[in-house]
Amino acid sequence: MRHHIVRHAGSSRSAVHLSEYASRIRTLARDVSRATVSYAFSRPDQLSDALRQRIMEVADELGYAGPNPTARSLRLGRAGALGLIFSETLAYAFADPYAVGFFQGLATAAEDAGVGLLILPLPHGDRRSETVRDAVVDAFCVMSLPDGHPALAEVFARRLPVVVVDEPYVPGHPFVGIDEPAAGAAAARHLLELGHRRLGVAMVGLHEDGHTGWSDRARQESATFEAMRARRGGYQRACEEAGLDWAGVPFYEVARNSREAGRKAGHALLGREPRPTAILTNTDVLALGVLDAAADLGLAVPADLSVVGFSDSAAEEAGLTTVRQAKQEIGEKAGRLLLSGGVAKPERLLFPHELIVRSSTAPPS
Amino acid sequence: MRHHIVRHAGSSRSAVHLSEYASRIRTLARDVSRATVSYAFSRPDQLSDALRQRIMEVADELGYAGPNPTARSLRLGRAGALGLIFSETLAYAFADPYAVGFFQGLATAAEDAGVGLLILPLPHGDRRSETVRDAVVDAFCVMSLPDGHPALAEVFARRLPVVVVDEPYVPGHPFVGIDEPAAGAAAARHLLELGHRRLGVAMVGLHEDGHTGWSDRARQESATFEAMRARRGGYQRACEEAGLDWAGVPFYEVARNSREAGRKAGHALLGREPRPTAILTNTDVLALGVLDAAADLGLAVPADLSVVGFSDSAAEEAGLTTVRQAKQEIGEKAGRLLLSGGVAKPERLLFPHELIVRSSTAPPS
DNA sequence: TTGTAAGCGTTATCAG
DNA sequence: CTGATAACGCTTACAA
Repeated sequence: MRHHIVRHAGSSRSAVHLSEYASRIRTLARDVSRATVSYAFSRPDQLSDALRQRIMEVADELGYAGPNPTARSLRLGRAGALGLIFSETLAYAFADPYAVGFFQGLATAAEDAGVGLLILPLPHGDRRSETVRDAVVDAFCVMSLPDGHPALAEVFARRLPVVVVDEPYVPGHPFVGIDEPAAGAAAARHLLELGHRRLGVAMVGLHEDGHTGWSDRARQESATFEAMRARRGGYQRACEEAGLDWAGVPFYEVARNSREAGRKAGHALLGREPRPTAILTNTDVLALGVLDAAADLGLAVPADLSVVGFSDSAAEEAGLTTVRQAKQEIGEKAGRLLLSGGVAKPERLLFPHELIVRSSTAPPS
Repeated sequence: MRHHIVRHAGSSRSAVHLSEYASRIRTLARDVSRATVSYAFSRPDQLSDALRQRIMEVADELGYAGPNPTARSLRLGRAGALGLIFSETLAYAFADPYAVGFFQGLATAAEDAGVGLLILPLPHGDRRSETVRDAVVDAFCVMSLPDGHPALAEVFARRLPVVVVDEPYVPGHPFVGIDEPAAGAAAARHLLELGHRRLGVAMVGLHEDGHTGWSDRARQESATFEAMRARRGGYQRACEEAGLDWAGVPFYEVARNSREAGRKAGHALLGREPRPTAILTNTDVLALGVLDAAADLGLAVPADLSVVGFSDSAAEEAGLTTVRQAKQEIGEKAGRLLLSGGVAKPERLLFPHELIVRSSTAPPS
């Protein structure tokens, strides 16, 4: 139980020759063999205490940092890490409550298995990513990639266990997510059953082109993010089942999942004539922004306007009606699939969703 | 630009012999040499297109996944990853807005450098951590570890570049954080200057013993988390400079940084006779909980009670007065120090803090 | 207990 | 442009 200060002081004698630290196990093996030194570190019970002691002393003296993890990894054939790939900038990912919830679950699984979580940046622009190719990991978890994103091919090329979360579903490969059409429909149906007939929709994450503005049918249906596309399909289906013409539902698309973007969408939608009595959003953050817009306009929620979010990731405080998505469980499950002996039979696991009704929705007045 | 589906289909012919994928570059080197194959992958411009093409074909046919990243790492002497060590459970870390803000900054730096961010779990219980020893990384960022935590020694033992963030400061090693005593004093002074004389304090993250309850002077001063200890010292100094006896300031300590814990602390403090007119907390989340407690008791904020948070990580929405800590910048700086050519001269970098006055503080009435 | 030797899969060097 | 050879640093039968 050496304290770092002590250790630091202890080796300060040779601190002048910083570059001369012994790095090879070989160097320690002066009057013993390489194998013995290896045992001293990795299998202490395979040699006498005295010898081990002596070896450790020499190690300290020479400034040996212990067995090189990379070499060890190579030899042992395991990396001790789980790779996580995400379509967005990492900074963006960490700002998204849903993603963070998912990370929590995944991290829990990694933690339990004693492996690290290697978060891999995916150069967003044109620059080719060597990240996936070079990642020292035992498996990959891919989250929320747009259809045909090159990183997906790169991941599969590594021939390691892979689990895809949320999107895109690749038949024959493990997948964890929710039943998007059903979840979307549940959100829409809730409003329809309350009696709303003038709906508006605000969605983020459909396309990668950074477009913010009205979205026509063609754009909606050609969204490159499968899960969001499917969720929207659920909205539409519920409307049509209720006899509502989807063509009459104003649809606003934003490029970033931020409160500000939600507010902008809210203003656009609420500026329509006739004004919608209810707005569907595909994230809680967006919904919060819509609430801001309503406040700006002096509209009372839910009296004048009903708002539904999605994911239950930032909804509780604001009393937002939303569809709960078991984000933590999804992350944890994905992790366990990857870490507990690999992915046996490719499954398409759909976690349950749940409509949570709070105070942001009510019948139209 | 092969799509994964195509590639998958393409190799399905040999999908029966899953275990027979070629894994060594050697196997591809049938009528060419190993070096040539290596070049085909890592230095495409060093050989004819035709040959490269042929090699790639053979690779595809044999199911060769490309150069083994671990072996590559070993040979090249670089891991392509930055290790991050955090004292808490990962799930807990991701739930903490300050930590997440810091992660964002660090991740941005990692992203720019094209390296991954390896988040290392630190078994919280007794179980020894092999995580640090085995991590395949080029450098370590250590965040918020309690004094003398064994992981710190393990990190230094790796003899890789290390930057410590927030705590504990190790003289002679790079450090990034804020001037805690000054920041704490600024928060307290704000209340004192408003005219408050009956203060209460709620803090989290002082000790690791899970204690929730009143905290006496001895406990306060022996806190094992240096930054929080220093921050508290700032509170005390400001009070004493204002002629307030610190012994008369009720001090409540909680074990978890949650809104619920803050509410509990709030109730404890507000139940005192005479009731404090202002409460200092060392996180925004805690402060939010104190606001909840005030609401429970029907106290108006700031009329009946002033509350100050810390970090400006969850304060804006609630109109909370707080001390802004440049969490993103801190993370980014730590990352850049580690990634841009290592850490030259050990520095102790203190980022500026800033008192942000919002609507949760006012003179006592 | 300890030592020997054969890999793990790559890339750099340096000759052709 | 290609090919042999020597590292990179470690682990682990197997033999002593």
